Amino acid sequence: MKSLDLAKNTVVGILKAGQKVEEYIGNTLKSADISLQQFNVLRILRGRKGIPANLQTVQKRMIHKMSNTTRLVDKLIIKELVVRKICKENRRKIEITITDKGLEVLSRLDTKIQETEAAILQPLNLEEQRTLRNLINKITLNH
Amino acid sequence: MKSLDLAKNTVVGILKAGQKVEEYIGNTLKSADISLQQFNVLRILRGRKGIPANLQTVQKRMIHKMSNTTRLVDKLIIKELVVRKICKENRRKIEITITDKGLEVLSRLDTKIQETEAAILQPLNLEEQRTLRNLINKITLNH
DNA sequence: ATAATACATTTGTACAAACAAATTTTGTTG
DNA sequence: CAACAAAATTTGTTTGTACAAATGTATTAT
Repeated sequence: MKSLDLAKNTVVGILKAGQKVEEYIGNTLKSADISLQQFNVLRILRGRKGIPANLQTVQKRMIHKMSNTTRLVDKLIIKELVVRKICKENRRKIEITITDKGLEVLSRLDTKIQETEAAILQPLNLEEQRTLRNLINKITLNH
Repeated sequence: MKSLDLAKNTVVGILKAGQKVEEYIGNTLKSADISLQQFNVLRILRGRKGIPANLQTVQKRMIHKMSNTTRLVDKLIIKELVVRKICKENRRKIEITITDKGLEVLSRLDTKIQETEAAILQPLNLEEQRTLRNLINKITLNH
């Protein structure tokens, strides 16, 4: 009976921790008026260093897999943080690139986000953070 | 620079793990046609063993703190899984109690949920699960 | 008692997510 | 090459969430 509680408590703990992270990071992002998902898309695009990404690529790397990446990108376009072009080789595909303005927004957020991450993990020392990251990664391996 | 990546990877890992849990448990709950949040409210109410809970109490213990617990409870009432009464001592308060039908739905789900939890944590042995739970709890202490 | 304040919940509204069906372009097969 | 199937994205619709304002009830001070 104890081991069942362990699993339940662990899973509920993961949910709560996830909520805490969403809340903290979400609050930090409010100053830039972007959502957590939009922020993650921007970071994915920045990581590509100029190489455009199509919607599928973005969708696969997104934390929250949702079906309407289109509309999420729409929001970013309205804010002029990304641009969307039709791929010449395959006109079904869409190429998305982060703009200079998008890069600026990200770099302005970087420090704040680091501080938020530090605040979230503040109860853990580096050794514990490494352990946590490793255990979490085992769970999310094939996700 | 390495320690910054550690924090970032850990935080992103927590988000991904949270998403995975929501996805897995959410799928399991589809058979009962209830959402994860509704499920958690039902479990909170079951834990009170007949003693009614008012909205505030429920809200405080909810994993996803949202403002409209009212409408969430509405859904559960429509499904006849809980009942709502006005508190006699303080008519501002609402007393919510899980029904027999609600308890049945929960008990029918218990095994499935345990299996889902086991599936999520399957990459970890018991010792690792304990470590993970403890580290996660440190983060979510004052949440 | 009366007005003012705080408390507990509800409602309105605008915004975002989930899921399925539709659209557009490409690839394949007889 | 016509017809059909698959790929990539978009759109429609329904449902869920967030935030603020409103409602109804209790408490306090004057």
